[in-house]
Amino acid sequence: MVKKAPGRPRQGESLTRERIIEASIELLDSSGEVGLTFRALSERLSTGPGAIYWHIANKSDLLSAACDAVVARAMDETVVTTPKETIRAVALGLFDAINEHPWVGSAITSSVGLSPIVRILEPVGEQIRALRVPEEQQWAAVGTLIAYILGVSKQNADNGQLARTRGFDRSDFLEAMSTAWSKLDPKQYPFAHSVAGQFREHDDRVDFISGIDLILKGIDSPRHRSGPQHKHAATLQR
Amino acid sequence: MVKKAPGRPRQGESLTRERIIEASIELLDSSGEVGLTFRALSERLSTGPGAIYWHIANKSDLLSAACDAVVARAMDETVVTTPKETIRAVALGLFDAINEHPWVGSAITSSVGLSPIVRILEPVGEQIRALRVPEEQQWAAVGTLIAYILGVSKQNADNGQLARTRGFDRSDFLEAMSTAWSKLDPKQYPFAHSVAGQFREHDDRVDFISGIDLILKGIDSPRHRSGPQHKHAATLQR
DNA sequence: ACCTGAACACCGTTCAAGT
DNA sequence: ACCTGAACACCGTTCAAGT
Repeated sequence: MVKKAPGRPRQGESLTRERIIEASIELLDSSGEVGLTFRALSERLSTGPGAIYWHIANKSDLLSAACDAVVARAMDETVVTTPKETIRAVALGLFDAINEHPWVGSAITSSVGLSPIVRILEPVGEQIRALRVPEEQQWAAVGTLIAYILGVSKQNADNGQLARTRGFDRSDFLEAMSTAWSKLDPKQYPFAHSVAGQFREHDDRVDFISGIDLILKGIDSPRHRSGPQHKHAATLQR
Repeated sequence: MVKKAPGRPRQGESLTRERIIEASIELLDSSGEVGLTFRALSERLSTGPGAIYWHIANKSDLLSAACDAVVARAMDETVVTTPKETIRAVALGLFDAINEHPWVGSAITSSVGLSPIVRILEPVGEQIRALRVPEEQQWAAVGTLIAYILGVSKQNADNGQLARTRGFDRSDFLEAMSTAWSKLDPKQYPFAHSVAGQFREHDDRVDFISGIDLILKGIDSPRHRSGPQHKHAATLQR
């Protein structure tokens, strides 16, 4: 009798790493980080909690894998055009992906493999090269961009999460925050008081892209290109 | 008999909100977010887990309060000089505080009260006014700065955490990451491969301040001051 | 008013036992 | 090789009972 190759029993019915990750993403999207439990997951996959451990090392491995899958998808979808437009597209793609899957924000840093970071590094770096940024300044440029993109996207997603937790949508949240600020004592909090109106009207996504443009402008500017300037040595010392 | 005013029994021996928060900060610093449990906390305070609930609503309240205390301290310590130097000082103060207390990074956004955000908003906003940024652009400037400061500081602290978790220090971490990148296939990951060397040498704190300077430069620049430009309408649509 | 600590309803993870 | 599900050592939170 010929022994069948192991694995692959009955076409996709079986428990695979991919199926587990897919189910985890659904669970994370619908009920957040607290919603991802091995019990809920195994119920959704009609199996026992122990079965999952055959395919996945532990919860943090699971979270990393789910995060990597989302980032990979977002990067695959970005359209490559001119260097600056492409960087904007990568940035917005991540911003939207993290906004849609807020749990990705916290998972992305602790992702064990280097995969999610490299997935972002590569397309951004390629465009920075295309912009003819001198070799020795390439990391500074890419590092600032990635830190900004991930940092601000996370911030934004957290705010959305916070709003949803309290049961209202983003504009209600802005409204509430803004009126809270305008009610602060103008003597003690003059700025918060005066900026409340602008805060109510602002759009995080537009602000995000303005920041990207600001950084891109800085990368282009001749003064920046002339190399590091060590201007603020005093400020920098701990 | 004169009834004593309630509270204050035996000089600071009693369980107070402050003592609980102080102990929480110590616990968070020494063993991270997972280290803060009501059991560990009550043991440290030689009381029962239930006692804490008399002073604190729940765990998220506790985390917010601890976070607010750290932010307040950092802001109190910043020295006010010229507008731009002051903004740099605020930024670095937060960067260092979050680096030293990495759990603050994740707690700061979900902080229920508006207190931690307003604590940062106010000094930054004051300096933006001092820089004579037109009223209608003040939020954009302050919003970008705060998003950058918190976002990048969190990123940085997460990286430090990650390194510590794996049992080595920051420079070992850079070393390991850098050699991992340089071992990647240059055909598939040309940029990661080529930038590995610069990554090894970079200093997050210096990069952080460069980013702040970049943004401050952008805020100053006349083109930015001339108002929003809606250049990338196509990119922005979802 | 404040504190105690057992009890409840959960977790992630392990592991002998099955197929 | 892969899956089962009970068991273990934890959690946050509650609440009757004490002082």
